[in-house]
Amino acid sequence: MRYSKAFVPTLKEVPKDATTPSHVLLLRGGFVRMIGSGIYEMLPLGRRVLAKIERTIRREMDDAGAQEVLMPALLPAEYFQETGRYDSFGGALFRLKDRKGAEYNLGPTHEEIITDMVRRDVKSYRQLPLNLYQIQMKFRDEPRPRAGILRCREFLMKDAYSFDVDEAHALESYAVMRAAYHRIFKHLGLDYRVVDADSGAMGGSTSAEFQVLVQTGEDALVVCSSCDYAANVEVAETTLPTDEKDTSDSPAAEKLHTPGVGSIEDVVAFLAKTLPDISAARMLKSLLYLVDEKLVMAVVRGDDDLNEIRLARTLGVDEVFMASEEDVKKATGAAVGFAGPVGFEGEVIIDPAAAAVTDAITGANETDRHLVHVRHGRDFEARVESVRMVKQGDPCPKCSAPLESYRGIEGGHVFVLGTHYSKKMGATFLDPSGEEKPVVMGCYGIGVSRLMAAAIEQHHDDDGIIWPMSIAPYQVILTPLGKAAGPLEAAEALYEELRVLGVEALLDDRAERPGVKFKDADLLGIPLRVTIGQRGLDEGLLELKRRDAKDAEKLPIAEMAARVATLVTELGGELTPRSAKA
RNA sequence: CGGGGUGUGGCACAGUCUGGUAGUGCACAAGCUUUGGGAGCUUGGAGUCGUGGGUUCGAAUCCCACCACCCCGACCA
Repeated sequence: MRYSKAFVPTLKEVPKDATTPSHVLLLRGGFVRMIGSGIYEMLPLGRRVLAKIERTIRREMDDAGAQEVLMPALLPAEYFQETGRYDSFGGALFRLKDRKGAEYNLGPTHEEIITDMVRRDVKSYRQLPLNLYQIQMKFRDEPRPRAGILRCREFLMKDAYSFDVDEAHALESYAVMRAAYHRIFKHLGLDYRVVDADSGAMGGSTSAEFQVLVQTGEDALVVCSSCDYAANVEVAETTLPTDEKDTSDSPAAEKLHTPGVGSIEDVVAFLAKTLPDISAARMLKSLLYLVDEKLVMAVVRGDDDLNEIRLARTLGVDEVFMASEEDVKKATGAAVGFAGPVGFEGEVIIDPAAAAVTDAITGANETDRHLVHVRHGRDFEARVESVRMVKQGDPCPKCSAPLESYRGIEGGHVFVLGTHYSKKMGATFLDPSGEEKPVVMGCYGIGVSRLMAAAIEQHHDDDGIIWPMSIAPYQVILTPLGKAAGPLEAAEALYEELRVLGVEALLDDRAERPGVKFKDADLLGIPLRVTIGQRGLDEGLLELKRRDAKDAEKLPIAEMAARVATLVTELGGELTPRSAKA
C-alpha cells in the first residue's frame, strides 16, 4: 500500500475522551473511530488487524475440527424467550420491533440459535460430535461502555459451540478447544494466563478464562509464584490457615462508645488511643446480604474483603444482594457501620480467618457503639465458611507458595455448558440403545476486537503501538527521505521486490518531512521499518530498524528484501508470495 | 441507576464569573523558504457556540428543561 493513497487519519493530539493506552493509540493511529458511546467504526488499518486476528482464529478452529457458520445478529424474540433469557438478560439485551410490531433482539450471544440449528437436524449419536463456530458482531447494552474498544456495546466475537453425546465426550471437546486457544493466544503474541473462572449462573461446571496480563485489565487475578495455579479472584482458593486456635482466655466482651465512626479505618483510628495493639486484622467486618428475601450476615476480618460469589455458592444460591440501608437498620437496630454478629438474629457466616481472631472488635448493633474482646464460639455462634477474597501473598491451594496479584483482560472463555440449553430447547438424539438424550454442550468465546486493544495495552511505548508481527496491519514500512528522486525510486524498487516475496509493505511515498514520517511510523507500530535516505544510498546501504529495538541495521540494497522477508517469518509473520509484474 | 465532569471550525482548547455579535494552536488550501525525528513566514477557507424554551435593546455568556459524551461506583452471558 502506498501511504499517499491510504486512508490513515492520524492525530497529533490525544482525543479528550480517551484514557487507556489502547484507546488513545487506536484513535491517534487512525485504526478506529467512535461514533457513539461504545460504538466504533473500523478504519482500514483497524480492519486489517482484525482480519489478522480472525485468520489465526479460523486456522486453529478449523484445525481443531470446528466448522464455521454465520448466524444472524437480528433474532426473533422467540428464541431467547424459549430459554427465558429474553427477560433474564435484562437491560443488557437490545430489543426492537419490526413494522408489524413483532419483537426481536440483537444477539448478545448465540446459544439459543446454535442449539436450534443443531436440534433441527441432529437426531442420532452418529451425527455427533459437532463443533460449530462463527465470527460475528455481538450486541450488549452495557451499563457503562468504557476504555474504548475494551468494553463496547457492539463488538466482534468468535463463538464456538460443541455438541457431544455425554459429559465425558464434552470434556474431550473442551480439552481440544482449550488446546486450540493456547495456540491462538501464543500466535497472537500475547502474554496470557489460563485461570479458573466463575462459570456463572449457567449451570456450567468446568470453565477457564484466557486472561491477557495487563495492568489496566478489568479482572483481578491471582497467579501462583511457583506452580501453574491461576484463578480469577472471584473464584480463587487458598489453603486455609491450620494454626491451632488460641484457647487462652481473653477479657469479657465490653461495649465502647464510638460516636460516628462506622468504617473499619475510622474505628481503628478512633480506638488507637485506648487500645494500642488495634489493627484492621482484629476487626470483624460484618456485612448484611439479602439472600432469598432473608437477611444473612457475613463476617470477614477487617483487612479482608468478602467474595460475594463464594458467599452465594456457600448459601446455594445464584446471587446475593447487599442489603439496603433501611434493611440494615431494621435488622440490627443500628445505623450502617455498627452491625456485628453478637446478638444478631439470623444466619451468620464467618470466614475462618475472622473466626480465628480471639480478641476481636465488632459493631454492637447499636448506633455509635462497638464491642471489644469479642470471641467467636464464646460471644456468638456462626457457621465457619471460607468467604473472603483471596489476596496477594495468600498460600496457593495447590502448592502453598505465595500467590501473586495481576490484572487481566478476559480475551477468551471456554466452558462446558452441559445440558442447560439442550434440555430447555429439546436438542436431543437417540443413543445406540435407542434412548433419547439431550446433547451435552460446551461454548468457547474469543473477544476478537477486544484482543486488538489488549495487544496494544501490552505492546506499546511513548511513541505508539508496537504490534506483534502476527497481527500488524503491515509487516514493514518503507520510509524514503528527502525530495530527491533517488530514495523514492530505491524504495519503489524494494517495494516491488517485497511484494513478490509476499511481504506486506506500506510505502511512505508522501511528500512529508522525515520527522513526520518517522513519528507516524512509530505511532502506527509497524514492526519493521526500512529507511531509504540519500546518505545511505551513496554508500549503497539501507537501514532496517525493528520497532521494538533502538538501533538500526545497515544492509546492502540488494540484500534488504530477503532480510526483511526472513525477519518477518522469524517474528511470526506470514508471507503470501505473488508473481512478478510482467 | 447514584456521584462528579465536559459539550465552542476536523482535533485540542481559551472566551462564560462581570451579556455587546467568536478567538488561539494544530490540521486544511495557495505561495516562498526548509528537508534524517511532528519546520518557518505570508495569505486564505472553514464554527446551528449540544438542543429547545425563557430573561434582555442585545445571550457562547444569565435562568429553566432536555440531550449527548467522559470519569468513579453499581453492573458485566
